[in-house]
Amino acid sequence: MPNKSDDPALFRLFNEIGIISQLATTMFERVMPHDLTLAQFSVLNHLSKRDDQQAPAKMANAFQVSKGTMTSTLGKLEAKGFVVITPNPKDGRGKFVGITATGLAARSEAVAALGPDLAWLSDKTVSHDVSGLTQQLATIRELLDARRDG
Amino acid sequence: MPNKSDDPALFRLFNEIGIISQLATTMFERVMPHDLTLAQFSVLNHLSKRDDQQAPAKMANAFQVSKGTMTSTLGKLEAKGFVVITPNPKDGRGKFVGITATGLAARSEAVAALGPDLAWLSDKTVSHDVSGLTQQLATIRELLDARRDG
DNA sequence: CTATATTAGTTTGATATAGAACAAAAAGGA
DNA sequence: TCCTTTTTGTTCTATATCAAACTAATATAG
Repeated sequence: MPNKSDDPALFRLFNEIGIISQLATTMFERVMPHDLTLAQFSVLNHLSKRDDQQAPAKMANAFQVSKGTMTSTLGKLEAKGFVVITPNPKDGRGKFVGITATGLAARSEAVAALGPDLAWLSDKTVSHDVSGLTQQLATIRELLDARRDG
Repeated sequence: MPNKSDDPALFRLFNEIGIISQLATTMFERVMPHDLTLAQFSVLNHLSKRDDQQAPAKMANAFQVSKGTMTSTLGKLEAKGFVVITPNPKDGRGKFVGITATGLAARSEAVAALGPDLAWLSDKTVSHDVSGLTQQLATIRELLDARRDG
């Protein structure tokens, strides 16, 4: 006899989130140019929105991946010529990552390639409050993030 | 000059979903007994809620993983004695997966182990409409699922 | 100042997963 | 009936990721 604590609503929430994450990754990577993975595209997209260069550690934290994973992702992007990695002159440990013109172009191509999927989704979710949904999820993400650190 | 299609709200939505998926998986697996992965627990949890036995292909579809992945996950659970896999007598291709008493117990242990994390989250998200949120996500998941097949 | 602790990034080893190729069985059409 | 297509499950290969060990540089405490 399942009681109230069995299979709580939060299970279902995380289950949906996991499945959507999987489906979205597959959908995105299917159309990505330059063999970009979602992780690589996310980094490019992130960099394209900022003027200042970013430290790898900061980005690893922003995307919630390990430092090793970020090293790997940045290495792939550097090999493709989409980012440039330079030492931090003020801190011998640190580095800075900057996006190149080629990287910006690749990011634009990727956004264009995603266009049809996003347009389709946008059409289907027109009745949804996507911003509100995102905001709620962001709050939950911050909670999980804080608990992980604490 | 970013236009309307640049960095749409849907990017941010999927970004949040991906990060939460990652954080939740880590949080869950940190406390899981019997070295259960989230995938393994999800399968156990799924089976614990049904009386009828499930076909691997059906479960792969339900969880949106490849058939190969489901073969692997079920193999791990079978090795731990948490499920039993039998041939489908009516269809030489098919199999059936059933949960064992040990599997049910392990699933209960896992739920108990998740208790503190879930209680904490439940407390923090009391102001959120978790069911509503889940429902919205389920709708989006169904859309993605349908597009993938179609 | 010196010793210890923390932080940034890399490397290594393990693993979960996808995707494709495969074999076996069933279904469907002629 | 026979041939083609579809479905089920497994195997194999590649890869993205994590966790932990490691190095180097910086910060902090005494």
